[in-house]
Amino acid sequence: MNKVWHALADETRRNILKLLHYRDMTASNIASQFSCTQATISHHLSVLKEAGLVTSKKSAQTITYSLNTTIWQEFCCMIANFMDKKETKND
Amino acid sequence: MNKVWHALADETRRNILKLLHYRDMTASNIASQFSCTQATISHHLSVLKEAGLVTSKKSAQTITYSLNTTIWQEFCCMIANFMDKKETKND
DNA sequence: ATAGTATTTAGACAATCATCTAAATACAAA
DNA sequence: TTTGTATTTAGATGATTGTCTAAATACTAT
Repeated sequence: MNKVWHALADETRRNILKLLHYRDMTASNIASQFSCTQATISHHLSVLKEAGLVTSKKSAQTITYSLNTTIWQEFCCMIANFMDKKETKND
Repeated sequence: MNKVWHALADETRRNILKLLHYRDMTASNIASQFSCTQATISHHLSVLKEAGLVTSKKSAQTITYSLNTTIWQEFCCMIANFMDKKETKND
């Protein structure tokens, strides 16, 4: 969960996740919603992917990103129980 | 909530919060649970305090830190609704 | 092949961060 | 006042981060 916490610490990355909650989007489509360069968004997407929060699927020229709802749910559960368990490697 | 997200991104700070959930603790008492210096813990405590996640109370020589359960609850609620609202300045 | 589109990677840079040691502050007790 | 304890602050350092530009990769279409 350390990578998830780190990925979520950045506001741009949190906003990317919110976009992906509504619908899957291509990298350039995501980038168009922000004021930074496509290279920067590409980097943010790789951080999110490393953390398992998004998945990607290549088709022809475009790469489509999706929210990994499973990991997000796991994070939410972990938060909900955060104070009520002994610390584990997952938190 | 930006400061809260940032404060929680660090594992040591998350572990401090877990300790404080069980009971209030003095700075040196907290520091004794970790392998870094007291100065480092003092810095982490100031970050947590800046984010509103802990409060402190001075009495004689010692400073006692407590978990601010209100802010923690707010964070939990925000997480629970994270995907279900338009983005706000609180997220 | 050549040109164009979509995306990532490489390399650089300034800013921020976690951590340390050493010094400063605040208070209590002798 | 001097000594000791609790804690923070100052200043430094190396690591990490977010961002950029420019180049590379991958694929399509002409």
